Amino acid sequence: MTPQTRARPKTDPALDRDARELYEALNELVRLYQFRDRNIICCNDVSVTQCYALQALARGGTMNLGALAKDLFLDKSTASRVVETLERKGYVGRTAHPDDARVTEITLTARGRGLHRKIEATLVEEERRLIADLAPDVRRAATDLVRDLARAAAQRMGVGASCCGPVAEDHQ
Amino acid sequence: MTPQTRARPKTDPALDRDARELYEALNELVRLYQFRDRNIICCNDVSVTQCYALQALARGGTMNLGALAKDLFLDKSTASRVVETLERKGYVGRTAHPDDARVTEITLTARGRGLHRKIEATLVEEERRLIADLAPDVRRAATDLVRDLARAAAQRMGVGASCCGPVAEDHQ
DNA sequence: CACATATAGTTGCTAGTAACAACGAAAGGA
DNA sequence: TCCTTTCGTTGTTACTAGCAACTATATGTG
Repeated sequence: MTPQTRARPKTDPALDRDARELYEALNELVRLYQFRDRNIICCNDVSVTQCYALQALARGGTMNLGALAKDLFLDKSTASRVVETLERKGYVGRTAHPDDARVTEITLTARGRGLHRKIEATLVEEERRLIADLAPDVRRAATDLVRDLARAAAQRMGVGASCCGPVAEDHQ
Repeated sequence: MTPQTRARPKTDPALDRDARELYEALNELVRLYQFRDRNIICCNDVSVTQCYALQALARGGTMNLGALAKDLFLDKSTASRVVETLERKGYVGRTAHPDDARVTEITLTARGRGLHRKIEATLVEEERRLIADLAPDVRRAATDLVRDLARAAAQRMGVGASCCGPVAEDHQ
């Protein structure tokens, strides 16, 4: 609308190229980690989603189902069933909230805490092997960068609601 | 046991700390991207796994089921069903190999290619928005780093077979 | 207090993911 | 020809995931 005074125009070939390259690299990284995590985690009697739930509970302490579902980006029904499975396996406990009979407090059991610690130790050890050959300052920089990317992704996650807008049926 | 002559000892507090921090950052990044991808991809009539299959076929061209399964780190039975769904939806075609009647050649249809292009464009655009505020050299460095991490992960992926070794039942 | 509304969580349903095991069909070697 | 290997499918089990419907409890309003 107003005369273009911004230094960064809408079309920027270099940015487009960088975006594509970063996309490809991140896509591959995420894909590999998804598989690696599945392999490591699933040897321990829980699935990746179940492990995320353990992590959330280890991080946040006792929480109700809604909070857990939000933390995991899951529908409450899915979260409910994940908790159900974890309870059956003895890794979490469900207790009614004393003041509000609607809410269920979910807590890690000692067994659950132990399993979480064990899995996390394995994953950290894996990371340690990965970066053992890097110089300390490079390692530090890598961590900072990954953190920044995660933060940026988290910010953009808020916008755009839960799903895409108008689904155009125009592929072909 | 023997006198320590290695420059990098087994126990290295700084390395341990860096490993844990990188683990936490990567863990969060992967988790966020998993969810973001699910959101973006699933608006397009395919699941994340199905989209990975489209990507593999777009990258590798026509391939048989075994190759696709290996590429996706999936059991051939799972891969078979993923292809089955994609075929039903009209995104891939299955044809018998002319020389070897056992193998099925899997190919993207025009519709499948179009869908893949559309999804990829959305994801790249998302990445573009993410890095638009970064200085060009930082963007470049980020891409290089992510690539390195992915490469390192891919290397470590080979070792350790498909799953962990002896499953110790000793958590708490 | 009574009724309307909102919230928390569960359950029914459908579809897809994932692995293992068993299977059938085709190829290739002894 | 028979044996073995390879390729892909199918049966089975368990979990993931979301939507919609439902129950129970809480809270606000007349």
